[in-house]
Amino acid sequence: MPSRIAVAKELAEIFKVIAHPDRIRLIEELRNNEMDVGGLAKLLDIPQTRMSQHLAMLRAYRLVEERRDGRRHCYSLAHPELATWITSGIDVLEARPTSLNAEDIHEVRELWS
Amino acid sequence: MPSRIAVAKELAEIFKVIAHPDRIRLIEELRNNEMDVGGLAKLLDIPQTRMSQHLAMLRAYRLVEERRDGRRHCYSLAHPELATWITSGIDVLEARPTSLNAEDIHEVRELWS
DNA sequence: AACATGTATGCAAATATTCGCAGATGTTAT
DNA sequence: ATAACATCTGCGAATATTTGCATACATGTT
Repeated sequence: MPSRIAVAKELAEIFKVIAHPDRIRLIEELRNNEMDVGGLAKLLDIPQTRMSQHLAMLRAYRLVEERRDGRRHCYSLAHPELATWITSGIDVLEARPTSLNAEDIHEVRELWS
Repeated sequence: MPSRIAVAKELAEIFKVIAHPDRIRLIEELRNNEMDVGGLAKLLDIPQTRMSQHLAMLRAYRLVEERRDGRRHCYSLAHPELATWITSGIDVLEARPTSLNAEDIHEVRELWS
């Protein structure tokens, strides 16, 4: 298989893994801190079991790392540049007409940096 | 809705639009040239009707622009930085253990820049 | 040991995406 | 007008993703 096709396929997979609102937020929450599953679930206001599923997926693709502390499982980004790369996608998003208003984008850019 | 959630949702949508091997390759092919539907379809070796569907999606999200020239529809990137941003995702991809080998990644990085 | 706590996993239903095919639309040539 | 060409659209079947729920697992506490 020509390398272009292989790389495009792999990239598409990564994009798919990231392409979920919960997972994007979760990655951004991990930008600076490590956090346990329950904490993340509460932060995003989703059931713990769903958070676990998201984390399992990110773990499978080695985008996050797990550290056990007693009965808590603490997660952190395997490569913090990941969060940076995602936020830089906001620029692409901003360059298009969008349903979001400029203040929202600005506010989040502050929060996620 | 808190702005973080709105932005994450919007970002996830964009990620989803991009998260397809054909669409990633097609965007990279448009990096420097504008091209018509048939040309792109032949390049990626997929049926023209499928290429049309991909392009309709990218068009709906205003990631590409259409210019008509006689009976041909020529497409180009609405924001060429899009291609750059995608390729910079290769760095994330490279930082993880992957099924791809380093030469493939290197070769594509050359091709797509 | 029994129990509580924090996470993970398996499975099925709901939902969304992908893809091929058949037909519609618009353009140029004869 | 008819034909040929380039592309688009609608729709259904195959496939993949998301989600909730029930339950299993591991660790710490009593």
